[in-house]
Amino acid sequence: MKDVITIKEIARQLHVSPSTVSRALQNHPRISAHTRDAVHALADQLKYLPSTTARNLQRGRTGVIGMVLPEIRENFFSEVINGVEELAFEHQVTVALYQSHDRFDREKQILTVLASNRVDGVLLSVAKETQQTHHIQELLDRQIPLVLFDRIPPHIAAHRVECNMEKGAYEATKWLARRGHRRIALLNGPHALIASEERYRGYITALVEEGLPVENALIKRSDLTTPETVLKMNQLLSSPTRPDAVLTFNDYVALDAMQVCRSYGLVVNQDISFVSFANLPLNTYLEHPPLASVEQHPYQIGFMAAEILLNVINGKIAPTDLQNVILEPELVVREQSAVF
Amino acid sequence: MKDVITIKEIARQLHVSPSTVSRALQNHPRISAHTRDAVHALADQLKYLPSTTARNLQRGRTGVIGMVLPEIRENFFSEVINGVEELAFEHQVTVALYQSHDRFDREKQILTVLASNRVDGVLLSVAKETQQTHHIQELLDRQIPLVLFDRIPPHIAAHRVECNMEKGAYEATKWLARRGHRRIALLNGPHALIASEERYRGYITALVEEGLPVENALIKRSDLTTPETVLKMNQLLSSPTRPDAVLTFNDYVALDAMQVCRSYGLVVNQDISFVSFANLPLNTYLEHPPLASVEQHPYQIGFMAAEILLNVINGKIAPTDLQNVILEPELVVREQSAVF
DNA sequence: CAGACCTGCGCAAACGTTTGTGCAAAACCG
DNA sequence: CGGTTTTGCACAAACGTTTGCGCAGGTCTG
Repeated sequence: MKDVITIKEIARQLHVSPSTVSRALQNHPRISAHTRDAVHALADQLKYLPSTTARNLQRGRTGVIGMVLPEIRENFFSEVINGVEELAFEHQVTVALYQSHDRFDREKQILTVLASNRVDGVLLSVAKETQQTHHIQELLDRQIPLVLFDRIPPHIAAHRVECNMEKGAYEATKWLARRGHRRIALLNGPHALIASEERYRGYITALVEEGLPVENALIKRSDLTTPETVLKMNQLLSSPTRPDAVLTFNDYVALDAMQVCRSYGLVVNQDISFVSFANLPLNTYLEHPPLASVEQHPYQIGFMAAEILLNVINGKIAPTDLQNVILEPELVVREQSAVF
Repeated sequence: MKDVITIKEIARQLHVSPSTVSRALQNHPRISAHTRDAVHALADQLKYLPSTTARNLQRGRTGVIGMVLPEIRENFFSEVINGVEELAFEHQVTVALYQSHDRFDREKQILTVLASNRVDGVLLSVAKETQQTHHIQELLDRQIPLVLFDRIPPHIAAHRVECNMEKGAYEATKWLARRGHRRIALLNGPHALIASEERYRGYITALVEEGLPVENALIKRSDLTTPETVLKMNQLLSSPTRPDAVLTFNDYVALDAMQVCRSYGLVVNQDISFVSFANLPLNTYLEHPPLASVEQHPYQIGFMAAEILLNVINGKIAPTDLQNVILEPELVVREQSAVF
């Protein structure tokens, strides 16, 4: 029933050895034109396709790279995958997809599966929960090439691709200040995320440069859930010294915060301006999107991470020659209004 | 350098044969407790992980299923993947991800790669461009289990998982009519998509049932690009008999169309109501989201498609016993206003 | 015309597993 | 205690490739 045709079958029908067929298919010079053509003809006729599995087993490779990230449905990560898939397909490499759902145990389990699968390399963006990195070190101990991106844990000797969020926060804050805003709040993410610290530093630097005071009352942290964001935004608005602009950790936070503003009767981007870090593709559809967004180039991140990984796999980069790509974010200022 | 430890290595160190090690690891009854424990102990110590590649080669499987879809970044498809990945991970099966980018040639190429990779099965949602299905038939000829989902081409003898969009359109239209709308427009997708025809049928049926006239002037088709949508919406609004409600092909169309309404000074969902098919997770963040959305349960679609595929692979469903799951959509009516 | 070289192909090992078969030695049975 | 059963393991083949090596027969060279 299930008769996948193999090199052996072609060899049998042509009364030659499997090795001859293999070489003929690779146009090996030591195979006569006559045999070569016969093999190719029969292979075409039988619709022979080589088994990449067998080939890779022989080569000591799998032709698979593991892609581990928190949530596919987050647009940022979809775009990263997009970049990875593009390059991987070009290089005939399979992308095996895994989600940690931001859970540590799942992430750990995934890395074990990947090691067992003998993947040629791994692209990893760690879960929010991940504090300890023993499981990642174990992957490295197995000599599996690893590129970390976006959410990068400290103290791991792996290649990295990230976006300079400090600079993003700096430029966003500066832009707000230059537009005349004086009371710029920061609605940041949790301490545990390095990304929060980066934003914080950029924000502070910009304030200082612009000669604005740093007020702790204007700096809030949310765990990125809606209730927390609402709570913190309420605190900001109920203060006597209400902010006239807010820099938020990401678009979801911005949107939640904007809802709160509306409940105070404030007109977004008029009474209070918003600038955010881009996660969502459809800010263009909002009636009052953030005035500006820090674009993090997720596609580029994926593309470059894949590029480094493939180069390591192909021996073009020594595994010990650790790469650290830091992409520059871009402050995208929205049009005043969509034109139709 | 690269010394992945294998069964052979354990065998060598323990002075037993590889087959004994293999059986010991599987707790085969014919292996003595003493040997078994020794093998397990050494395997743990050396952090041995079995090579799934070798195991699968032996079994005539790959443990990989191919997932082919138009665009990962479309939220609908991300959610589908989400459902697939969940079940696949549970079953120790790798999900290999490929995007056609809605291009026929790419889709064709992907299917060839998948056949060459000897994947255990394929999940496919075809590209917009795909008119001819020869490449899909070829996959079936190779006895590779196939489950089609969402965008399903006709005349292919494969398993199917889809959402009953006719019913969705029917209920959406009915809901609008019951709310008192009398001039309900349909801003549909292109002819080529079966999904467009389904929506059309449901829309018509509902109109007839509600005793409303079918007016061709109220039925428009867009190729789903913004300019087309804007054009067609303009046509609807510039007509003397302007619609008081619009059923749109999807959320993107709805959002584009709403922008046009605003340029006419109309207040969305007050002067003109919108109901759409859900693609986007964040309608909750819009100030004027569609009043209702037809939820297509993408996660469920992915989950069920994967379930069927895995059952076919595991022989629990005969390949010829073609499954056709039709999920019921759900009309989700939004709260009047978000409460904070 | 003998030695060297080239041409064209087959043999067999290897990649890391699993598994059917074989074969001793030990344990059991009457 | 002889025969049967059980126990414990090794051997080897297989999955589908690739590739080093060997070996004929032919062709060239001096």
